[in-house]
Amino acid sequence: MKTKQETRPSTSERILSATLRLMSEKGYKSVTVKQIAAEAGFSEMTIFRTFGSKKAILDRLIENYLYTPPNEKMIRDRLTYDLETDLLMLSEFYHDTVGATEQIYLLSVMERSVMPDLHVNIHHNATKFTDIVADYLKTMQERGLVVAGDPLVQAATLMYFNYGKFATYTLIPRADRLNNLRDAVAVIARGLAA
Amino acid sequence: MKTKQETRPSTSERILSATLRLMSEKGYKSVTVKQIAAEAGFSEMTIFRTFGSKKAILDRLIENYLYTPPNEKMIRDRLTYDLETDLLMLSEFYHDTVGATEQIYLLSVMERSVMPDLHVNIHHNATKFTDIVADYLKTMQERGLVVAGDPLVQAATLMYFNYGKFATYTLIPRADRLNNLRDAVAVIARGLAA
DNA sequence: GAAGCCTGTTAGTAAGCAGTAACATCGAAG
DNA sequence: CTTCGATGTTACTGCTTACTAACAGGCTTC
Repeated sequence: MKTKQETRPSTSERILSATLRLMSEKGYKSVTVKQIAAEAGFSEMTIFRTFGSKKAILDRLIENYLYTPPNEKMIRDRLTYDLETDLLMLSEFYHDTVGATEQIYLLSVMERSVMPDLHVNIHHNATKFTDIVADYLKTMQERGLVVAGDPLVQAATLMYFNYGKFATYTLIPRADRLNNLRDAVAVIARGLAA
Repeated sequence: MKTKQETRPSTSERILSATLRLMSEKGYKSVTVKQIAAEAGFSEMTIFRTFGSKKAILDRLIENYLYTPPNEKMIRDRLTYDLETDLLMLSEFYHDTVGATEQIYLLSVMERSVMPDLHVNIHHNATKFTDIVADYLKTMQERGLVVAGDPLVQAATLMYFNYGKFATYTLIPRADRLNNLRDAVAVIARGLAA
């Protein structure tokens, strides 16, 4: 009996992931096509045959990222309207989804002057996430479960914390990732509880 | 009567600041010596005569930064042992001092694979700052003014928030800087108060 | 006004890198 | 077995860029 077919990544997929790996570390200019070829396990010529130019690889990477929209509905469905539970769920969701794009994030930071679109897009996603949290907190205020105050500022307090944590473990690989997330979120939840 | 002499920045200072400005935006490799010369208002030759090589400019920049130690004592002296007041003071101090090194921070992020020392050093300073906050919170716990819990996790909650805010306004120039800092810190202080 | 220092100009070298052309090889599918 | 597509090899072009050499001008200081 055959085991399930392992779909080996295609040539272009291997080139793309190799490029992302390298460029998220060193940036666009510092990575040579020769290095990409070595990392992907192909010759230089195959790279040019597949993508035409170095720039085209980067463009494809960004394109792939941009066409992966976030799913807001899934977040709202999971709300329990218990403050601490929800804030933890929201934080975990943030790290799960945003955390899957660490390399793209690094790339967007390093190349932000060359490709501001990507960087702005990522920031925009974060803003949207904060808005969702603010909506939630506004509802909780109306239910008398959260203290008065600008819900956007309250949401930003949580999200700046999460972003700070994300940026830290993304930039410092050996840094704690989600250790103590529950305890930290509990502090913020306590500060927001009515 | 002479007005106070305006000490014009020296040649090397002008080159250094121009280099930092450019490299914090585009990174080391993407900045050419020609661009540095234009930004500093000199010819290319003057750059090489002053520093010898492009790399030497970068080395000097880092050296200058590394020999500017932070002052812990100044922080401790300002403590009032009113939780919210102190957490706000600590946060403002963080933004004032770390904020003065935004460009170096950006450079350290972009060139972290080439010069890990700088990046590690900056992270180390942040860790030290967090330790100071943790010390403070431990004292406050002993005085019965802060809830039980690992002081390091409590301190990290505040500092991740501050770092997230710092990284945001550093990477997104138009983002709010210290707007609403007081309100956000108040949330965290409330979450930590006994 | 002479000496010396700082800076500019011009011309050039050497190296690294993106990208191309032409031909060879190998494996799979018919 | 043959054909074809994907990949490798080699050799090359052209551009950019770090860096140097040699010489000239100008400003300060004595």
